[in-house]
Amino acid sequence: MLGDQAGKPAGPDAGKDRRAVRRAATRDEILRAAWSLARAEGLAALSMRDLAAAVGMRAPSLYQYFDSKLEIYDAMFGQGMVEALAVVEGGIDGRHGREALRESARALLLFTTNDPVRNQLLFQRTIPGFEPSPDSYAPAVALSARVASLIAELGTSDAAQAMDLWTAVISGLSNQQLANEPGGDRWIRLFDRAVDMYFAALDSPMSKKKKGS
Amino acid sequence: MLGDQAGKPAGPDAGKDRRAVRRAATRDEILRAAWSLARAEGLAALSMRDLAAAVGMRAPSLYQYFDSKLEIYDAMFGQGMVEALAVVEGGIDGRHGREALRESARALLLFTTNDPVRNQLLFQRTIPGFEPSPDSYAPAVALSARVASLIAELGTSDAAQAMDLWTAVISGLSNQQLANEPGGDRWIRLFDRAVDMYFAALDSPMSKKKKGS
DNA sequence: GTCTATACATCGATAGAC
DNA sequence: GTCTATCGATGTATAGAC
Repeated sequence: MLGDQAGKPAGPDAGKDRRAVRRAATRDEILRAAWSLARAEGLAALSMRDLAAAVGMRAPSLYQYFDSKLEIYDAMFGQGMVEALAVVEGGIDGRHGREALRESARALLLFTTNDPVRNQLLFQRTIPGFEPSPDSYAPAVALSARVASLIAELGTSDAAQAMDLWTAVISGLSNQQLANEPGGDRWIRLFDRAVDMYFAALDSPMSKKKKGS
Repeated sequence: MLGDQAGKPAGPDAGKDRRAVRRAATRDEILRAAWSLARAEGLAALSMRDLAAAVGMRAPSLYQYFDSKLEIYDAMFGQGMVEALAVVEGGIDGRHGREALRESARALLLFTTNDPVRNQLLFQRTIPGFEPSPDSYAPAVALSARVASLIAELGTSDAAQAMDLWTAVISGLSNQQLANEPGGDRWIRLFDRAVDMYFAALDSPMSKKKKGS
């Protein structure tokens, strides 16, 4: 089905390019099918044979595109994290200070709760042997750094602790939402309440900067 | 559930009792080995063959004591939840109001972060097909109800939301701790800060009861 | 180069002998 | 009650067809 293409009218590198493009397209098709299967059957239930069948191959052929099943998870992780980073940037969208923090978190929470399987892969450690590669983890680092920069803007006395507290609150909300009513929207009120709580804590004497910022 | 045994030396049921006792003891030995293996190799890496070897059996013999591997996870879950409930009660220990809430949560957090594998089984959903049985889940319900009763004592205007917020914060702290530095103790300061933040939010006008409580 | 057939080790689980 | 033997499924390695 996925035959190669011999028709290369031009230079000696034309075939190479075409081949690379085709390869990337097939990889993408595999990943798309992997997401679809994972959402339907569960992330851990993803099997190489089923995945291969979904793209019209047999299992061993997948190893032409990915070295192992874990590398498929890794590629999915990388894709998801790139999306998550974009979602956070979209939530910021020119805002500054506390509103930037609030809306970026709201966007991220909407993103994660919209797709439990994706959330499981990105933010829980549920696949037995899986650990993201440095390449795939890079957008996760960027995401964390972006949030940290928003926290730094606020001028709190202990930015590191403020960051820890923020991520704890947001991840706790995500847990809560996914455990109780995946897909529901009761969490939105809880979210605003939690963010208010957090900002109020920043204003408390214990964490205020010596001088007003 | 686990066979009863009264000390009656004579009658025709004496043999039955002895057998039940032996059976329960073997079950317990299997579970102890299961915890040990899970802590050493990972919860998902637990295999029936290895587990059987650890108690001097072959794999099929385990099915005399547990119907399936998932039932072993279920028994472990039940054990862990009973312990967790006891830990929370120990944290309360005659205290009342906010201090009872704070110390019970501190005890629970210490409990969970002390054993990542146990935390994974009890509070994350990481084993593919596993869902706790009603029997094993009962102590989890009791734990939740106990915390809810502590929240109710505080006299907040919206106890349900206060409960959601509390569990979100505590579970977020647990995430944070296990993701960043399992076994570390930096989280203790973060914990106290988070609890202060939560109590301050209860005192804010938005959530205060109409009259002082 | 791409894909397939085949094979292997390991998994949870079952059947039946002793 | 425990064993051996075995089943079907898994991830994956390799040899070879086209």
